[in-house]
Amino acid sequence: MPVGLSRENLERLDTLVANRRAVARGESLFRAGETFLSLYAVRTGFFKTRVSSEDGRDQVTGFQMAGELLGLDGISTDNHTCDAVALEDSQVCVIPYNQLEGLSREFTELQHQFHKIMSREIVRDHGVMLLLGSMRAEERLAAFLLNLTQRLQARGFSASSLILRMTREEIGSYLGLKLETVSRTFSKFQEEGILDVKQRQIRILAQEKLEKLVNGTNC
Amino acid sequence: MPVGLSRENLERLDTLVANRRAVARGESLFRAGETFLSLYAVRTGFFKTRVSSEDGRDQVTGFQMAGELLGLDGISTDNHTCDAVALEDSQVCVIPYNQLEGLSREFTELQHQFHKIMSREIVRDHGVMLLLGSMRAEERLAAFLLNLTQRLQARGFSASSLILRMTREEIGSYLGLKLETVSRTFSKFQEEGILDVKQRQIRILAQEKLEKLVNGTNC
DNA sequence: GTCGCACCTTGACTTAGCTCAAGCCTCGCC
DNA sequence: GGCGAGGCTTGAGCTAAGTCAAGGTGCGAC
Repeated sequence: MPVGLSRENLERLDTLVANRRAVARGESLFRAGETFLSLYAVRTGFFKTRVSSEDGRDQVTGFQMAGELLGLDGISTDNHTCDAVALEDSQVCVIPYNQLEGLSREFTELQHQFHKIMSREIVRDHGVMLLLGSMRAEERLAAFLLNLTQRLQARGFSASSLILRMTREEIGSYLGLKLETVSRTFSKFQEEGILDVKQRQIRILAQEKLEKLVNGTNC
Repeated sequence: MPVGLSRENLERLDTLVANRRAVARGESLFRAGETFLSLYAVRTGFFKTRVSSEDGRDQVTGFQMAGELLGLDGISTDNHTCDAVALEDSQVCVIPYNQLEGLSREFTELQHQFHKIMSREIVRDHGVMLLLGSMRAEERLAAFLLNLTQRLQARGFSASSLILRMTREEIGSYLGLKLETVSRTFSKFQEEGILDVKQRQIRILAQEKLEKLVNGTNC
C-alpha cells in the first residue's frame, strides 16, 4: 500500500503499527463501553464481534481474520460499542487512533485507504442486512460459507476445505438463525452432496450449488 | 461544527457544500453501479437507500432525513453500491469527495467529524443487524417508530405525531417483514391503544409501551 | 484411560410470519 | 364528479423456522 514513501516516512508508518498484543482464545480484545483509543489489525487468529441489546439479546456482527480491522465502531462516540472476542489464540497490531489521524493528514494515500476500509465495512454491513432481511436459512448458510472460503482463499488457503472457528450458535447468531437450524441445514447440505461436514471440518463438494442457492435462479 | 476558523477558511468550507441539487419524489439521487464522485447531505426532504441482490431481491438499508449523509458506501470501490431514492421532493448539498478529502487534511476537526459520521453509520448498521437477527415483528416496528420520532424530535418536530414518508412495503423491506405483517402489526398496536393509525398519519399514544417492547422486559 | 463438559445432532411439535386472495380507501386525473 | 391505480387492511390456510427434549460425540483435565 505505501507507494513511493521516503525511508523516514516509511518508518513513521511502521511505528504506527509497531505495537502488538496477544489475545487468548475466549478473551476479549475490547468490550462495549470501554474507552476507544486504538484500532486493531488482526495479525494471526480469528475474532468475532458482537453487539448486545439492553435486555441481553446478542447479535454477532462479524467474524474477522488476518488482515482485517477491528474497532471502527468506536470512533463515533470515543467508546467501543461492541465486544471483540478471540475465537482462537490471536495476535493483533495496536493502531493508536490519534496517530492514525495525524499521519493520514500527511499521507494522502493512507487517508484514502482508511476511508475505503471504513466504507467497505458499511458495504459489508448492507450485505448482511440483505441476507438477514430477505434470505431463507439455506441461502444464508450458503452465502456465509462462500464468503468465508473466498476470504480464506485470498489468504492462500484452500477454496474447498475449511475448519470453522466458531460454534453453530455463533454462526446462528450471525445469520439470524437458531443453532438447531444451522445444524439441520448443514445436515441437509451433506445429504444433498453439497458439503462434507465433520463437526467443524467442512469440505465443499459442489460450490456451484451453493452459488446457485445464493444467486437464486430459484425464488 | 467549524470552530475558530478564519474567514477565509470558513469560506473554503462553504464552497465545499455550495452546490445544490433537487430530486423529485420517486427519482434517484444515484444508483448502484454509477461512478462515485460526491457525497450528499440532505437539506430538505426524505430518502431511502436500497441494495439489490443479483436475483432481484431488494433490501431497504435506511431512511435519511434533513442533515443526514448519503453515499458513504461509494468510497469503497469508487462506485455507488446502492440506490438512493427520494420519497418526497427533496434537496441535497453536493459534496465533491476529493475536495472533502483535501480539506480534511487541513482541518483536523473536519477530518475528525467525518470519521465520526462514517463510524456512526457502522454503529447504526450493527443496530439494524441486531433488529433483523433477533427481534420479533412487534419489536422491530416499535424500534423503527421510536428511532424515527427520536430523529424527528431532534429536528424540532413532535415526538408523538408523525407522517410516514414511506409505504408499508418499504417499511417491511427495511424491517425484514412482508407488508401484510407491517399492516397487521400497526392494527395490533392500534387495538392495544399504543398508536392511532390513519394510513400514514401516526400518533403515538403510549410511547412507554413501545419502549418496553424494544427493551423487552418480556422474553 | 476415563470423566465431564461443551458442543452437536435429530425428532416431534408449535408458531410467527408468509402467501394468496378479496375488498376497501384515497387521491390525482380526466 | 366519477374513475382508476396504488396503497392499505383483513381473512384463511400454509410453512419455514423455532422450541423443547433426548441422546450422541469429541476433547481436555486429571
